[in-house]
Amino acid sequence: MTKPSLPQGTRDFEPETVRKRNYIFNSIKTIFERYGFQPLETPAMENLETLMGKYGEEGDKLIFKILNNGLDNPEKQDQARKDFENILMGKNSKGIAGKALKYDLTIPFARYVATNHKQLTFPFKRYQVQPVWRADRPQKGRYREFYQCDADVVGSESLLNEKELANIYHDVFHRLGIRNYELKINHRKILTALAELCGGAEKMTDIAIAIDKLDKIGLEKVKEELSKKEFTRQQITVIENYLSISGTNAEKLSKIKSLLNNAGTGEKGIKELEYLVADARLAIDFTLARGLNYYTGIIFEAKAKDVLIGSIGGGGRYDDLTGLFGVPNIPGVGISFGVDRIYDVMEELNLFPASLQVSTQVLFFNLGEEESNVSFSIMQQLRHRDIRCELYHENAKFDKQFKYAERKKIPYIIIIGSKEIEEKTCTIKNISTGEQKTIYQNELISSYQF
RNA sequence: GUGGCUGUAGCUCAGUUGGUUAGAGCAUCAGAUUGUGGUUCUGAGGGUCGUGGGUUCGAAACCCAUCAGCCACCCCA
Repeated sequence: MTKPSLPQGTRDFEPETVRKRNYIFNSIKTIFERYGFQPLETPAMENLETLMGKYGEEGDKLIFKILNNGLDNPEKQDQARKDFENILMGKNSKGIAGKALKYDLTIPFARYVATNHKQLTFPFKRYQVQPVWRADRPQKGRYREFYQCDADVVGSESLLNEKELANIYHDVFHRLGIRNYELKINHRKILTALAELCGGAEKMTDIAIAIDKLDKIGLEKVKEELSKKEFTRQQITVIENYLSISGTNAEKLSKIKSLLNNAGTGEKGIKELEYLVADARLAIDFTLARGLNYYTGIIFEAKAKDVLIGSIGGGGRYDDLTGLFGVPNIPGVGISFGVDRIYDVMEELNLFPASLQVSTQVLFFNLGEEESNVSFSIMQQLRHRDIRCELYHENAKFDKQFKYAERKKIPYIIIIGSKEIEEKTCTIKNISTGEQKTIYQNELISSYQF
């Protein structure tokens, strides 16, 4: 019998970790609700064609496909063989796998909006906190199953939405105690305008991918990459000038204006940035690009500053997301929090409150059958007062019972032995200070505060 | 999908050019100690050396395959 193992890139979460993760989830959800977002959940799986082609060529490869049932049916063997041939040729075949695990929350949301848009009240603001799956090779901070926390507003072009989403970032990080972070902002239209200056709008993806790596590989390597993509020396110089723009938000804006020569495409982007950076906590970063190619307007990225970790959140505006599903003209903007990375940041900076790990507040010692019967009925009354209690499961040595309390970080123990039963009292001990006192059982039951 | 490193007790790790019965610390359990824990002392249990095959008189060590983890690339959260 070999030991069972977990599928690659998946994890079990021990109780302590679940509490910490829930603390993050609940904080984020609370803020989302505060801004009027409503919860939505979609199934773990979608029809394969709903997902295929939405994440680019690379993305398609990373979609987890689900094998159809009944492929071994002898009557359908010929068809199954043909379908499988298709797969070997690199084509999709619904006959073998018609469903897939969801890859992110945005496309299923778009599918939901496209199918329900007639019933929805716009602007529709929803948040969604669910696991997603990617058939990627696991690595530091990258898993095959992980949670995304998204909030999107669809059916509104107002920049007020961007302003609100930026404030959601601030509120969430504030609530979690993450003080030293940077909320970076850029605009896809500015990148488009840059691409137009350098060989055409269709070059935008190449430029975006290359400059996104700037802080990772440095300017020289970015230039190398660009020349591999057949940008001319002149074009690379323009991009270099673009990347070297520095200073305050206002300085950056004035420099970008002269660089882009007031070209029409970038103008809207600059205006929108100007509107948003009235909030000085936002930092314009023209090197911010973000991979997902459905973004068309403002893009965001949040980074923790005193921890060596990538982004802890990102998002942006997209025109016409549901157009992919035959419902045009529903624009939207959304943001996402990277829970696993936020977890790592908080762990490293020691930001989780210690109180998270107090589950049971009181442990009743077990001193024998008669004693434990008394303890049990008192314990039930405390439980009904919403105090979390346990009675040790058997009559064991004090040593053992103490150690159980310590390990479970239970702050108080209560001893009720024959002496206490006779006197109708109980002994309460604070495990960390060692203080103890004896009070009447009545008082404990009716009003004692731990 | 491509490349590199690693895998020994519950955990962290030793283990000599391949050589008797594979070790330590922490943890666990028992006792000193069944009405007061954290300290100390004594003792015990715990291993198919990731898995499968191969080389060898002999493999934890060498070779191949496989699985898993870590790291980098591609891409991304």
